[in-house]
Amino acid sequence: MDRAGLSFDQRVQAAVALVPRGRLATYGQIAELIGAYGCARQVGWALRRLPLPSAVPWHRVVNAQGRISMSPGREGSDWMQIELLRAEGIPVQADGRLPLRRYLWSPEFPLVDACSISA
DNA sequence: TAGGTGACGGACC
DNA sequence: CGGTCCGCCACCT
Repeated sequence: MDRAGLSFDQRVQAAVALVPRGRLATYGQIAELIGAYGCARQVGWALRRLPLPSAVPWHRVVNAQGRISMSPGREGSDWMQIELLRAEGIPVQADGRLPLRRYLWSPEFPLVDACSISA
């Protein structure tokens, strides 16, 4: 639990929810976004715990190599991920590879907030 | 408690 | 581009 009372899983879900339809994010990117730099692996575990189907766009999270993380342990959710991404217009090859550079999402932070002190 | 296993990532060859 | 190694850390024996 963090100061806002959110568990690690909840923070991951909140971050993933920010990824727009038709765009992609990496596990490491989500980790960094929630202040857990270097904890990409745990992000994977958090998504593994996600009950499906889910309103959280978990399918938009792929690995930094630009491929769907395929694994028997996912019991088919990896293949489901390929279908969901294709449905959003992202070309995914049969082996899980995809053009990450073209669809990678970049979180937008306000350059100046309303309370900043200006000179 | 120690050791193996990942929905990872980056360095190297 | 592909294959290996290693650091990482939560889970599960």
